Amino acid sequence: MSVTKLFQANGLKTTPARKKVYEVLSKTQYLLSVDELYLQLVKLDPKLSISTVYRTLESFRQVGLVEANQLPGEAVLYYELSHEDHAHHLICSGCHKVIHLDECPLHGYDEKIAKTHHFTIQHHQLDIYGLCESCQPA
Amino acid sequence: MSVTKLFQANGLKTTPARKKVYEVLSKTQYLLSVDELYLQLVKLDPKLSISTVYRTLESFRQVGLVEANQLPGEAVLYYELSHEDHAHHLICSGCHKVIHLDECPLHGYDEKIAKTHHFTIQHHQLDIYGLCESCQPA
DNA sequence: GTTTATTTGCGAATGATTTGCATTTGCAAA
DNA sequence: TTTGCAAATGCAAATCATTCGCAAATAAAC
Repeated sequence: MSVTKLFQANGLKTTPARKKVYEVLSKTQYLLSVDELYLQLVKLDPKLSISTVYRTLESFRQVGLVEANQLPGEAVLYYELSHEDHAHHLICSGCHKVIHLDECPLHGYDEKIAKTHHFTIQHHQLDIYGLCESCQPA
Repeated sequence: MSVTKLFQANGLKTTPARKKVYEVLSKTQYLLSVDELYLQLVKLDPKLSISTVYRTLESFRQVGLVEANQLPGEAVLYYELSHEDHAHHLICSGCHKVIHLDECPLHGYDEKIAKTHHFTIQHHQLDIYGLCESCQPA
């Protein structure tokens, strides 16, 4: 599906800014902060405004095109294109590379826990932090 | 152990501000934002400054007395007294009540995953979000 | 092409957190 | 008990990421 069709399908107008944001996001398998993303984007379009980046990411997020994550200890949000739902990650503390796990290690164990605590589960979050192969000390 | 001894053991001077922050935190089993915490504290001491609250929480955090958590979709940090290490939580989206799990549902499964991805684990984070009994619709 | 609602750029506003600095205060040593 | 000093505090100003207002630009429907 072309980017234009993808945007149309989500009720978003196709604009140069949105195309570029999507392009950069789809090229990287790392989590990107708005600043890091903006840094890439001004290379493609020096007069792109950072508020447009914020607004674009929020539009994308609203229709489910991107996900926002917080890394522990950091105040800013990190963005990536959405993958299949319910993904868990290995996240490199060094370079913010993300490895997506295709399996949920909980396997419904969360529901068992919830039942014993009279809790209605909405969702859960599991992320594993560490160093990827390239970031490990030699 | 008295609060004074606890502070001493962590290299912190005992001050009225710190005693009050600790007191409020130890009385609540909910996650507290700085604002919520400050609201409680000014009742005990109307001239307590909010910067002192920030600085106190940061001191406590540095020595491991408190933990800071981010809730999904919220920018601010939520604080609680530290419990045994490696705790996972049920967190109520309604009232921010926290139920501590005494068991790690991963059981070393994370290490297996890490090995297959050549990843050195530093830590992992698992939180389950939902509604506690009192916050569930009737 | 014309029209209209949406998007953008810009700069100013916001809100949480941090910082500088003068003052106060724990507390260790005298 | 008093003294000296490093650490802690209050206050206001600074900072930083993010949001907002508004006028100009521009998709895309007609």
